Amino acid sequence: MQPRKLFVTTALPYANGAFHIGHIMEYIQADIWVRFQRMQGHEVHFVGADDAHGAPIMLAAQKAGATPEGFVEGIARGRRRYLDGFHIEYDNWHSTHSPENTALSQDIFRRLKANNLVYSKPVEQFYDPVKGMYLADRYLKGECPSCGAKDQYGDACENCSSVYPATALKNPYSTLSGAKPVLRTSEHYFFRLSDPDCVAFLREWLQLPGRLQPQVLNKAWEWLDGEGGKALGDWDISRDPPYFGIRVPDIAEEKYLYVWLDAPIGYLASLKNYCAKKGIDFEALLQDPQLEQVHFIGKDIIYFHTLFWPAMLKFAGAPYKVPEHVYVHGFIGVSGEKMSKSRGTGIDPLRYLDLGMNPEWLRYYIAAKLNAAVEDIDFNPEDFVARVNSDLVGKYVNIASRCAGFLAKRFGGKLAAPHAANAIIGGIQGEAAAIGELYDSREFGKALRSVMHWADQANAFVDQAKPWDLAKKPGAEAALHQACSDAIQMFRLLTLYLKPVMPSLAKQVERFLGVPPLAWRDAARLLPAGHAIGQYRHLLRRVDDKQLDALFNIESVPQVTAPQRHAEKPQHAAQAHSKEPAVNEVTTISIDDFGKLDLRIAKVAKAEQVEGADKLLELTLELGGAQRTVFAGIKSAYDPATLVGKLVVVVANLAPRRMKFGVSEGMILAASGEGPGIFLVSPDTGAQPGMKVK
RNA sequence: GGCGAAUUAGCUCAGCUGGUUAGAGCAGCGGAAUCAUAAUCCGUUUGUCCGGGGUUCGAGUCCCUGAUUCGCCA
Repeated sequence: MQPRKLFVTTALPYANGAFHIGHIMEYIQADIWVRFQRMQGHEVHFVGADDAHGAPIMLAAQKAGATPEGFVEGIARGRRRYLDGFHIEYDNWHSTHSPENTALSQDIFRRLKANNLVYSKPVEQFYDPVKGMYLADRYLKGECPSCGAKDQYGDACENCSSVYPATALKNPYSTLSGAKPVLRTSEHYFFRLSDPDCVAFLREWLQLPGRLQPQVLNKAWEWLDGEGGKALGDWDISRDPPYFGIRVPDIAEEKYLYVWLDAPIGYLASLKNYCAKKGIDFEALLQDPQLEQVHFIGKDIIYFHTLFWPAMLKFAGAPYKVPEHVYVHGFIGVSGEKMSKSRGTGIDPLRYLDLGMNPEWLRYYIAAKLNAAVEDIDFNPEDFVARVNSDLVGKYVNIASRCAGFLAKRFGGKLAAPHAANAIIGGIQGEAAAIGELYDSREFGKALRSVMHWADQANAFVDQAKPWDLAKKPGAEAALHQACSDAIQMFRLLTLYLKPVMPSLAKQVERFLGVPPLAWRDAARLLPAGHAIGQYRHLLRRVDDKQLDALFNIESVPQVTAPQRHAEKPQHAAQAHSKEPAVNEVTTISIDDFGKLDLRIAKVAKAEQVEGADKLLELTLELGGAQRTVFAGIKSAYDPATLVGKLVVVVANLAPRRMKFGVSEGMILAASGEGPGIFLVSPDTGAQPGMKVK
């Protein structure tokens, strides 16, 4: 096979917050792919970096009382723990706030300008006179020009979903200072994305078979082919001070490159920084016709990576090259909910590690759910436990565990010659190409299903051979030796196939088997007669339900600000609106919306203190035949003893929620206000448990 | 509002260009085994393939329509 030369990146995380599970998922996906390619003997340069520039970081730093430089350095220091913790093996981790990135970004800007793809024109924007800066849409709020709803952002109304320019907002105010913004005009630089050459190039670039996933291609095509108002517009690539970024070169005036221009260039900056450390010629590497440039990204940034980025690279010219592939993945949710740090859902990766949970459980689980399509995946706690315990411990590790003892005790750990006609060994070996193909095409779920199918076969083989019977039967020594040795051969092969996903476990197995690091071609070979294996030690623990409960006990998770990408549009959905609307501001819902609520009368059958909880009581509710366990945060206001026998109103169709102390199967209605006190809602006399409230 | 995607067993998901009685893993149920971290093996149940129309000899798969969910755009 022709060895490939790969330059692989993951999307640069915005340096205004810690990693969340979505980042980790992407890194795991890319890391598995990279490890697989390396096992194939290919040359891979795998880099990442922090995306350090932009107004949000400047403001976050101000808020933290730090300089932007100091702020992003602090964030960068925190990265290592996550990457090491989840065995994500970058060759280099760098920052867009670096000399390399400054040089590369300015160079690319100059080249685009020289190619007549950059021009400037005046832009009128809101300016915050108190804060002394221009305001992006996300920092502006006001009344919707069409429906009059208050506190709407500068681009679209969440109430009537109409869209408008920020300048159309009525009574606008700055969310930074509260001041009334004023209109000001300044000169901005634009990238001429609408240039016919540019569009023609993108058409050609996009349609190369295999470059992009079909879903991504369709999306990009839609943007590219838009007509009239949807036509591809030019791209505003400069910002006025104050801004944390890279200076627009060759002009006296202080202007900065828009963060989205220098962010992807950070891929190259990290590579360049890595090349310098390794003594590799950066430009020669980039210009090597064999080099494939591959970007792993999330679906939220397709636009930038399939339009701006290739166009920038193309028209900047050599040594820059256009990407061979942009591989897009979906989002990860938890128990069917979208991830939102601001609401406290989701999984905190650091907490996962701190609880002593095995990072390879997560790697395996995520890999088992990933495919090559742009689909969201869901972290389902029960599913997680079932998959890890059953697949990894029950099936895979068990193979070694049930045979190693016999080999050690009876044969000094030495293997018999592999049985040439063993159909299962041959079968597993025969999968090398197919499983390799699945890894290469990012169909990790399918690859692992195949591995587990063969783990099933291996267990069935052991079951048929019955080493425990052979061990008791005089004269069956050879058969016992053969069976256990063959099972170990199977185990070795399965380990090889799992190695991209579970590198640390594979390393332990390599030590146990006494073999050098497994590479893909080793699937063609077997351990020879007389090969000595080491002492077997437990390779993998089962998932402990208690850890999982603790992982989802969000009460004690410190609130972390939601890291955001500095996308063109603010991600409203992810932002918490902490203020409760006053009664007269509540937006209306339809009778159908109300009908979705299944409110029921319930009788408190049991009420107990929850050990270790400072707010919760555990209630056992009776709903006309059925019983429910509900954890209610009413400890401060009610003595459990007085609750028993009381009638309450319960939301009966609320999705069950896993808490530290158990699963809560609903919630009971209670009123509370600004002051202290919680007041349960209770029905008038005569109501019976199970009755519907409507 | 326009465009697009999704909706398959209790759970997580396969089902390619329409073709035998719709599959896998997990869970469940019944048995067996006891080498192994209660792990394993054998057998087995489960489905208005989102609803409603249509095309076809034949549709989970194509068309129309509705619902729900999710994107993108305006």
